[in-house]
Amino acid sequence: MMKKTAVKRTSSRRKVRNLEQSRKEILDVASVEVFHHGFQGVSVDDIVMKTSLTKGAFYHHFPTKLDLGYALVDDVVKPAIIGRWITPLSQYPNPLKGIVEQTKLLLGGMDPSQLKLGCPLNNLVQEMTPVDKEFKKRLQATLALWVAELEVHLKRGKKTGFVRKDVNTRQVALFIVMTIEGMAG
Amino acid sequence: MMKKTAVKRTSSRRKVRNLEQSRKEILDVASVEVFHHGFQGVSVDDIVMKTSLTKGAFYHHFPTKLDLGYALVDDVVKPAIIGRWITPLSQYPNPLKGIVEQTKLLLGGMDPSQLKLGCPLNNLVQEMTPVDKEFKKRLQATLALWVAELEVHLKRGKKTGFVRKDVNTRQVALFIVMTIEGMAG
DNA sequence: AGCTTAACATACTAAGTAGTATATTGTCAA
DNA sequence: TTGACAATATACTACTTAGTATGTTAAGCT
Repeated sequence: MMKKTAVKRTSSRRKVRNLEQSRKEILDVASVEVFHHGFQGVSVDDIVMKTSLTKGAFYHHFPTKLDLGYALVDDVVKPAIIGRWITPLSQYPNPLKGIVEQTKLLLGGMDPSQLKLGCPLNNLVQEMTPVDKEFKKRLQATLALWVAELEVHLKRGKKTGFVRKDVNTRQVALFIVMTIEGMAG
Repeated sequence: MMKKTAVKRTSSRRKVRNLEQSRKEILDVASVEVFHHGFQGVSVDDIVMKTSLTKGAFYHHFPTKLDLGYALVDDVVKPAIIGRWITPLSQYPNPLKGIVEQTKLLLGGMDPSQLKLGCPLNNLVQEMTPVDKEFKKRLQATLALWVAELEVHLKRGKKTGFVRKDVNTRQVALFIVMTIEGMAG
């Protein structure tokens, strides 16, 4: 067998191929750069240069720069929002307390680098909405998902008595998201 | 002699020169474009093309594109904020009512084109803060001015009894601005 | 009038930019 | 083992970009 026939490892990097991993690497680098300089402030060359890959790989994964942007929304921002603002709420019997605690945790003492994960959504919304309709659609969908999931927890709070029955959960959820987004600035 | 051999006036526009007016024209066009596509999404060529002037004029007024950005903050955004969110408050004996009314007016029924004047500040903050320190300074100064001026009116409200004595005017002013910025998205 | 200078205009450049064409190489099925 | 194709690399192109160099003209001063 001799699977790899002693292929000189030297110092040059070994070139293992892995579709998903490469895609993830691109997305990771891109998210950092974009959340740092904005979508239009970052070039494809910038991104690939900070990657272990090249332009060929990039365009193998994303047909266009805009498609990278879409992927950033769907595969990075959206999961980050859910993971940071929604999922943790399940651990609190009282969703209101959960929201407050989570807000303190994510916007409070943390260093600004961590803080930057609540408002990238807003950043992208503001920057890209006029530029591209598809972008707008996906960003608003993400925002809507956030509000909807928040509402789920608020309704749960109604059942368990932590939230008054007469509050409009939709309005409140919207207000909370709005305020969080406002605070991030 | 024979300077230009019948230099035809034709329909071509007469070239009156006016420093301030030219500067204003550039700023006006630039503000529309920038608030539409973002600062990095707009090129100097884009701007001058929508102007009756040319690149030479542009660089006569602004040594660099960033300087145009600074001027946008100082000479367009800042006056707009003051004019729309602060000055009108003087007409209300009760500043709280003034704030509510003004918010309704500016964020309520209006068409989105008018609405776009409250959040450009936020847009620019989000987009430019990581890009350029000077930009950040000026934008935050504008934001601080907004908060400070709001606080003035809140303090006035304390004296006239419309605002409870025990509220922290600074905190409240900050919260109001924050919320307004959040709503604009 | 004529000179000077500020207020522009025109033409250009060097450095980026997204995207393409094509070559190379790992990996896996047969 | 060997094709075959997917995954990646390299080199290039057409175009845009901020900025510059330099030419031209309106307007005030004398």
